Amino acid sequence: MTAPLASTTLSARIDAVLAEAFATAGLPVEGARAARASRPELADLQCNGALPLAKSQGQNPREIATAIAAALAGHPALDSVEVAGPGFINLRLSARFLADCATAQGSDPMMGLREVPRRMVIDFGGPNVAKPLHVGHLRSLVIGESLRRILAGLGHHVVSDVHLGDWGLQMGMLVAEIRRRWPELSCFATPPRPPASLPFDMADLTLLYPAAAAACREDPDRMAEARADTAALQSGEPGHRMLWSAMRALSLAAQTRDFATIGAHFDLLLGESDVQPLIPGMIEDLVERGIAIPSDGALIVEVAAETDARPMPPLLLAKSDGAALYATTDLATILERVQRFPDLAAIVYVVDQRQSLHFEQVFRAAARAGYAPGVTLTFAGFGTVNGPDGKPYKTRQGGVAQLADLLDEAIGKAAERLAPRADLDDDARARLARTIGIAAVKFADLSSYRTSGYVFDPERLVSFEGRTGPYVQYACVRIASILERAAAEGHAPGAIAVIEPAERALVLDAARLPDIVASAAANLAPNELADFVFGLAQSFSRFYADCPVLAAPDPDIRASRLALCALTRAVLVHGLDLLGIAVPDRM
RNA sequence: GGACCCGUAGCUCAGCUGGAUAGAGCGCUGCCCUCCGAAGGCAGAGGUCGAAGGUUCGAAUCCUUUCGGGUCCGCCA
Repeated sequence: MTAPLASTTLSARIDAVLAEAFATAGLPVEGARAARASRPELADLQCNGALPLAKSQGQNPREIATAIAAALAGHPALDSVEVAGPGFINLRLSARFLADCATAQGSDPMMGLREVPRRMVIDFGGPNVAKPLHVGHLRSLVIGESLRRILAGLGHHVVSDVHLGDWGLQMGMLVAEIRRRWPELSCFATPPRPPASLPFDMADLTLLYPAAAAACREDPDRMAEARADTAALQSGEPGHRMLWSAMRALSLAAQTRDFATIGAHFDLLLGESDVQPLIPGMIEDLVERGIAIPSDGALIVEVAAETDARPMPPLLLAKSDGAALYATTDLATILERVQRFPDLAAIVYVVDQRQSLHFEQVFRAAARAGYAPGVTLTFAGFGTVNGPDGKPYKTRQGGVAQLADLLDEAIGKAAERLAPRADLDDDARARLARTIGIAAVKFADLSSYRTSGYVFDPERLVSFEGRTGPYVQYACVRIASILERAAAEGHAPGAIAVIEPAERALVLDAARLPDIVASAAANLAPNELADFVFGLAQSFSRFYADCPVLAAPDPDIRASRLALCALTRAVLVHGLDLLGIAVPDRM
């Protein structure tokens, strides 16, 4: 969905060298790409491009590889070129070339990689009014925020929208429940007046919804009442609107606090309610054009295609009583976004995987209606957070686990660990605990692939050792500490020389950042980036153990290693930033 | 009934368009702080990649079948 604008990355430079060699050998250049060597003791990079050419060229793959290797021989970027196994071309990069790349990356971690800018809306978060954020929202918020940063970092004009669930039957249920409990509220009087204050707070409100939903499930009369209130709200009855507006503000305030804690940024705080004015006209348009058709009293849009391998049920646009449904709202939201952003090129939905069929229907309906010409609609579903039983996570009490509680637990655990530290005042300690605790939770969530669900394990989410956010933060902090000491002793970073194996590994690893970011963007998969930062932090830890920096054998090596430290830190900090994870000065 | 996703080490998970000896973390065993921060490093044990076929020079990866788990399927969102 994106195209590179410019790149002077290590891989791009080597690919160009390979392409030239392929051409010299009279071969098509499609396979002229280098990958990380699967056996680092044999090579830095390997090219497998000779193998698939065997058939079309009618030659033994080793012969093809040998021809390519001959064309590569003596290139200044390469120290050695060897053909191995069935036809792998093993490349050892020259120290000079590596130093060049590392130096370039020192001033720009992304090595100039940008993409042709496009306007994108990214839709994530999606909390419902009156429901607190729970652990299920973690994935949407954390993945969505990271994708927002990754896409923006590549130069795209990204707009994030939280898409509140603030419309529909749930709101009617709440109104009905509240009227039963507080009939004296001024919004129920005639004429209705906005309530000066509400008799409930957010904590009460979060209990009202499950109570109302349970009542409606058990009692058809209560359900009928909720439907009537929903209809009244949607038709604009003033008292209903007043109460609705107050509830919405109350829960949005609480949710905004959670967004701030977890570091999710929203450019727009729009919701389902904001597109309701567009719906009557949209339905009229769809009916007039014959796209929406009556079926059993309801209004549907057929979205099945003849080429479908699987059945595609129609999209239900309006119920038999005329009321709109969430598919209607989601379709109208596309219209709204296209109107708001004339240059819109893509909408990315970071939504629960279970809604994939629903969005497929909405996307097809939008295509049939021509509502989003030239706009790529992408469903980036994520898996559910499960309990040990493999089903969506519930607390021991049977309720959902609140996100704020999980974050508090992680922050508390970090604070505990920092408690003995005398060098921090209370305020600094609290801020640091927050930075570390949040990093632990976010990194753990970002580590698994977007679509796979994972088992919710608080122990793992708030762990600080091993493959965790704090481990990567720790690497950054140690580097900062070395650089500080060096500066105090009057030593500055200097020209990079790649000598030791650990130095080579570090430079090769760091240089992958732009490739990883591009891939993470293309696949909408922040876990690739999480994997990368952890691997680079590991490479640094090995370098740190093997190669003394301040106590290096001579001043040139010390200057080079200081530059490598600075480079590594810049790349790690940039990668973590794209994941939405901050780095403290000390920890 | 129909469709989609998943099944990889004791546990939790990676594994990018098929490529050499399938990885990480946790847990377990043993080393390493008079040496730049041990939230660390090194070494080790642990896998018929659910099963069976097929495509291919080559399969955890692609196709078919099968078993097991999860999810969704017009008047909730």
